[in-house]
Amino acid sequence: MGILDNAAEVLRCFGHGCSEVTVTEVSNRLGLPKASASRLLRAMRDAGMLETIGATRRHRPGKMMLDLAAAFRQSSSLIGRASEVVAAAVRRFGHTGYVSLRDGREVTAVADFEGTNALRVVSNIGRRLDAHKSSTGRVLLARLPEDEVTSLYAGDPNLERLVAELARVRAQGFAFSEQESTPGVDAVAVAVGDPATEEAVALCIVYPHTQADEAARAEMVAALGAGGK
Amino acid sequence: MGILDNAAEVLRCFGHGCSEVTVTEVSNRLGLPKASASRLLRAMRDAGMLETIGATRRHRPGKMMLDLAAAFRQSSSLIGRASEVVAAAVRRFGHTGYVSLRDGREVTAVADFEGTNALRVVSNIGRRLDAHKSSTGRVLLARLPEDEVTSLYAGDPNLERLVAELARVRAQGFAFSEQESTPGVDAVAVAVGDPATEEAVALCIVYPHTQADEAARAEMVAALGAGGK
DNA sequence: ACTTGTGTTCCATAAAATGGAACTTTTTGG
DNA sequence: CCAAAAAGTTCCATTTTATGGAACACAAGT
Repeated sequence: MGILDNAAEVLRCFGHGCSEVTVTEVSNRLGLPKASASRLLRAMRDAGMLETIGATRRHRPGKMMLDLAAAFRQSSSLIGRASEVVAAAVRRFGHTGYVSLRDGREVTAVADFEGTNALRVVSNIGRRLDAHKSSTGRVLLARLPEDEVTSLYAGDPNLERLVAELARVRAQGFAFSEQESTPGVDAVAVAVGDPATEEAVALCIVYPHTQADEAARAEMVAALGAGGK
Repeated sequence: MGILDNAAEVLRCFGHGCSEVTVTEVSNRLGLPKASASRLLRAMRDAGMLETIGATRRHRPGKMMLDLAAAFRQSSSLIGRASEVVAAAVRRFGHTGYVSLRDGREVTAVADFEGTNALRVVSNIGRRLDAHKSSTGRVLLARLPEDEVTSLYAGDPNLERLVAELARVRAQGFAFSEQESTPGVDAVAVAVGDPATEEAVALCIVYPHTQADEAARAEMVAALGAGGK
């Protein structure tokens, strides 16, 4: 081990909905002695990676992380171009939209654009979803060769069904979901990739289940696809 | 020194518009031997703090940082409430809006809401501005007691002018700027704080210089102020 | 093939992180 | 309001890790 790995582990604690940590929590989650956890958090605080919340003993990521997320977005021109396309689609349809990225078996939104309709889905940037259980995830998984999907989901009992579903997504060029992650919410997603950097992002529109028929969905897919397949 | 401090320094490289780094850059900027820089970047890569861009030798922040930024936003209910107010104002006026945070002498946007007007300011999240040179920065500085401002800007030749300006901001309850950071762009900003956590955020609306008279500005200030002073 | 700029590996030394225990502070509950 | 428990910090000898110089690889341009 090294302090850097432990620091990274601490930061990873923030990955799944947990937005603050304490010494004891770190001690438990990383299996470190209290002493080490205490020193670790202090070192990270001194370095600016963490900050305490008000006068409490709870820690959250430092403000620095806001810049890092911004740098990440800037480092990829793909994200920028995708954001423009989604923003235009959001203005046109009034529904909320996202640009998302896959990381292993999960997807995260990197940019969000809240819709203008009275009934709209509230944006939820940073929420991690299972890739196989969301339209953005499936449309990104569908870009992988089949054997990579197989090894990524090795041992999963539903692998066959997933592979078949991905084939369908690949054939039709988009993915959609009906009330899958959130009740009453449907979504359509399209993926674009940059062969040079092997990056790929998903463009996605989210809308109330009751507010779009098949024709409207096709229009949204077309609007998202306008950025170049 | 310790590896953690150096890692934090590397991450800080991303703070001011730079969105990728190389071994040599790190070696130069931190004054480290090439060997150390090389090992440092590799350790950070292994830990997930950095990732290489495509097949190149350039590094950017790891995807993890997107989660950290999200955790930061979630950890503060103040940011959430401010976002709602700004989002509502953006829908009403059609201009772009921000929620910003001060960090020392700089301000950064933590959330942005792109406007719907044909002529609108494009949002620019993560861009750092000098606090004393922006409406969001001044409205946040105005919340500090005068002696803190004095020590924060100790030695600055324009300190007196700044203190006077902040007094004006404090008296009128909002700050504005005309074509200050960006030509042709005006902004109004209001600050809210949580006395319990000592946090404060700025709510801001950005609009084309030619598109708002004094009355319209007052309306926007009122809309932003609706979140509670 | 040769130079130049860039990144990696190797090594002994110097500096750090580590975990147990003692100690301090804060929170909880009676 | 006080006592007990929980949470966090500091101390210290030991072990592990980081460090920087130099030699070694690798790429691109001359």
